[in-house]
Amino acid sequence: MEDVARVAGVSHQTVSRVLNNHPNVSSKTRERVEQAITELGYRRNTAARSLVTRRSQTIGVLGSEMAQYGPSHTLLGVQQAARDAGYFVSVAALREVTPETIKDAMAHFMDQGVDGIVVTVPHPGTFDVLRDITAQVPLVAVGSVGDEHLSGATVDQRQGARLAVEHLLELGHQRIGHLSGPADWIDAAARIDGWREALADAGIHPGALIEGDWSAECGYREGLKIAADRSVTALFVANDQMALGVLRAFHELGVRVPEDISVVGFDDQPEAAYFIPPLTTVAQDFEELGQRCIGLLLDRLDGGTTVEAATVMPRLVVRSTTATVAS
Amino acid sequence: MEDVARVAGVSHQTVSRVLNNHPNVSSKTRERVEQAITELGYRRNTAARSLVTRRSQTIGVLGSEMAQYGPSHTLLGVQQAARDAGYFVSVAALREVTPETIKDAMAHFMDQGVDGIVVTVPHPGTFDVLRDITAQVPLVAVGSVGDEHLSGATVDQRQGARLAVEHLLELGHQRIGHLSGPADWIDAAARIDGWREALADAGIHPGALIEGDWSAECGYREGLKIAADRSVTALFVANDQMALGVLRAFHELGVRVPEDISVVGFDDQPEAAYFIPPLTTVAQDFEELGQRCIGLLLDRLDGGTTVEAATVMPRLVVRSTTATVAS
DNA sequence: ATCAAAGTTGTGAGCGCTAACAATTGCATC
DNA sequence: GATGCAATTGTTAGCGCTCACAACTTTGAT
Repeated sequence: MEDVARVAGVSHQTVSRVLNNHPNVSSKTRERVEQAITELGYRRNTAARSLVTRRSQTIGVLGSEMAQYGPSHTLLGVQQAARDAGYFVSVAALREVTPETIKDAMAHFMDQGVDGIVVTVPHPGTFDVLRDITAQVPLVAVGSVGDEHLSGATVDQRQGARLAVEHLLELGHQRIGHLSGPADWIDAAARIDGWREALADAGIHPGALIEGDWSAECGYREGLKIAADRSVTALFVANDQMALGVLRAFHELGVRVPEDISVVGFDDQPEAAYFIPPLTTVAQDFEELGQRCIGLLLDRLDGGTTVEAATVMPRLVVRSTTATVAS
Repeated sequence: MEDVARVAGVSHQTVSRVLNNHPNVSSKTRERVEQAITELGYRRNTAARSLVTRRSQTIGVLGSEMAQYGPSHTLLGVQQAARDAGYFVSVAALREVTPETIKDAMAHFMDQGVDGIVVTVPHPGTFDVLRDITAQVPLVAVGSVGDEHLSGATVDQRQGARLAVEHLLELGHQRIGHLSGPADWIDAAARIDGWREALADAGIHPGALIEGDWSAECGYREGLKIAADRSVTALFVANDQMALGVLRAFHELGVRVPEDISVVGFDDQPEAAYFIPPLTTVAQDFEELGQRCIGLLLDRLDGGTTVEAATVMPRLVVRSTTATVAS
């Protein structure tokens, strides 16, 4: 910086002012400094800057199950929004979710001195751990909408589930089962709630609730059972991967989709349109989710202290796995 | 740090020594200092440390198409290995791959002062841009094996393709087509090479080469054509998603898999086992890939200057989409 | 007891930057 | 030309840490 100052014939402080867009720099000087900067290929030292400003310009993103469709896309959205806002993005992926691993990752971020943290760990227990942290550093948790102490953004999973179930109801289905995600996932729980609610609103008794684990393998296994007992005419499956397994099981046992049983998935992965048959499912906008998270976090970084929530609306994508119930 | 020193009754320098595991600290003092640290909940300031050591303890990871199965898993592997090695991981995901966006992201990392960079951008043009950077900061590129100037780790895609094709050859297939990825992806090119080589080694004329775009949609579209002309008895598809589309197309047009045409995919996504029928495919170990990348990078950070390469071997997973050729 | 060598601890400087304040300049006004 | 005020630029200190070196303490061989 001293070098730049010398070349431009000004003091280092003036260079600093140019770099930080301070108003009171004459345009001639500013120009000269900028030229010197490009000439020397000067790059401001982040460490020194952080040391004095006490800001690292870094946002930590904590996630689990990052290989899954939802979490990985949320990360992508968050990353993009953060970088657009001029922040660096530090990532920690959890192999295993326990209070300890979460605390470790948080310590990791605190060591790094991140300005804020976004958490995408869709297990309810997470939030208890996070409440302590949020006092120390601004924090936004995906899925924490409704929590009194945590800011958060969520796709309205409950509404998504309602969309799916209402679609089936409109088609005349009365016995609508649900193959859910693990009940200790927030998203899974919300989808179960939505399914129950929609049925309750229609005055219809819910069909079987089967707890799955998100995997295609589990969808297949449970699909075989459902195909055998035929207790439902429609199945709402909590994600597309399980739906894939279900479709395969139905196919093997000669259950026709949608003629015999209708199936609705959740996520709208790109592949869903190429399942056999193409899957009716619920789409979520992860990019928007990421933007919302960063938006909330930036509010906090600007000094906001209120707990805020943002909700992103999902939408139903109708393809070929749903049809009017057979009479 | 001064506070800790006071509580422990030593100088700040001794605290620093304890923190950095310097050998010449008596165990009594060390203990006292450590106690003071936990007592005060002291956390060393990374910015100040970086300022003097000129190390940020941060590795930048640049990736594109991060939503794809391969890239996202590579990121996961890299992230894990880096964090295990005590580094922070800064991520930049490219929406669009051009020399400019790559340079932008590199500038982003340089601004941040990362100690090293891992690049997962599977387009050959990338490497030309990177060669300039690698002089400034240690850099490892996934897929750059064979490049004179860049260190890199790769899954041996060519070998993976050979595995697939040789499997088909053993089953007696003679007309083996290939639905590839976009030719400007390194991985796609390597798989094409492997396919060609294996056939050449067997003295067999290659079947049709169709360039795809990795998507299930494209697999479907091309699958319809292949089903119509029946010019091949086996199809090697460059990833599982396209294979999914192919399977659906074949299904629709009544082409039986594997009886009429055998299909082999690539990636071994978890869902592949639940396609209809379960897909024979080639598995890659992304975790190991990530570890290798970080390994190479750490070598560089320790002062190594030689261009090194690491290769991870893929393996064939045989399921139900391949069978002996119909006579 | 004496000395050198090794082990242990303390002192001062400085990494590159920004904040606060001080100094200078330009310009309109009296 | 003197005065005041704003706009612009420069000076100094210090953020929290590690490095180099100085100083002190212990140990063990003479």
